[in-house]
Amino acid sequence: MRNDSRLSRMLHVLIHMDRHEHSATSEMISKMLNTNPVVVRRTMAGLRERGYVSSEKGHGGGWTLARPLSEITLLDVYNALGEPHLFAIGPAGDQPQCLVEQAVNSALADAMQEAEALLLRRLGSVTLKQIADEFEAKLEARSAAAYSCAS
Amino acid sequence: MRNDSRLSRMLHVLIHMDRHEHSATSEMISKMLNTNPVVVRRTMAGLRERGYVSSEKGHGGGWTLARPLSEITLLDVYNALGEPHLFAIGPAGDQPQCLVEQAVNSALADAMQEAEALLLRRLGSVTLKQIADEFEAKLEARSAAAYSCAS
DNA sequence: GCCATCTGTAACAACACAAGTGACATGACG
DNA sequence: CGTCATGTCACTTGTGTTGTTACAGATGGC
Repeated sequence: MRNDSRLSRMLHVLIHMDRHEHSATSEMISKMLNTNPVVVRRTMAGLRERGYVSSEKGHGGGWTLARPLSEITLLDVYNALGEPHLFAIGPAGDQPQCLVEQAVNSALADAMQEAEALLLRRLGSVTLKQIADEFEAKLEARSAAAYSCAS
Repeated sequence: MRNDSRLSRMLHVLIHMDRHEHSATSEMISKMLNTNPVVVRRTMAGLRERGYVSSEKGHGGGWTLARPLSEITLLDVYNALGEPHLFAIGPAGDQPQCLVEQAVNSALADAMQEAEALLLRRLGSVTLKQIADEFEAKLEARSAAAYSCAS
């Protein structure tokens, strides 16, 4: 579990959902992601709350896209996940009153904030549709019956 | 232990070492960082291997700066620590053959690489001396404020 | 030589957090 | 009502930093 892969996984799922146009159960999605249905429901809860997907219980239920991919950016998904920590490094809070530590953390925070801003700006500028289109291009390039995951 | 604070801690220590000009034992440093001497030795081992600090055993031993702060950048310290993972998020490797996952991860990796490059460039452009100078400025500003308050 | 001091490491527990898993209540069809 | 699916809780697992204890090795003073 080296990295938090929720963002990547959700992007993956959303694009697949768009391709199927049918509702997908947590179980189908979990096989798509090679994981567990509970993990899927847990992770997608945030997307539901933001209105990017909707879920229905009972017979024939499951998950459906509630918006076109062109209206969802990577940043939207990231935010829907609760804005998880981007960085693995961070400031030390061992001696909050030490001016040296403050100066160090300030310099570090500056650099990290710049990088974070760049990353979030980048995520906000890419829609899921763009990635889906890129995928289509790849698919044709391979000119294959190459599989798209579990489908 | 939310974040990896080794970089921040090492910057903190190095600046203090420069101000003291004497060798500091792991115990002194550990109190500086509000931690344990073993943690200090473990973390500073990388800095020693790169020649930024040197350590001496036995009586009167301890750690000393082996280079002026002006010749050490934040990036140097980061590298000396073994280039720990910068990001907490990352791609999912659940279905390496899935073209959708590949497209998603590629888009994500692009954005992250840009942010990483920016951050490392930023770290490489700042020397420890600059932070130390900033600290000195803060120190003076504070004592000035203290005087004005007292008056 | 002997002893106090300090580094260098190994070994292991603590802790945080994503991820995996089982159990079960709830709601929606047919 | 029975089945299928979500919603959620509680618990375990895996991984990496951090904290801690224990001990071997080197150094300098007596």
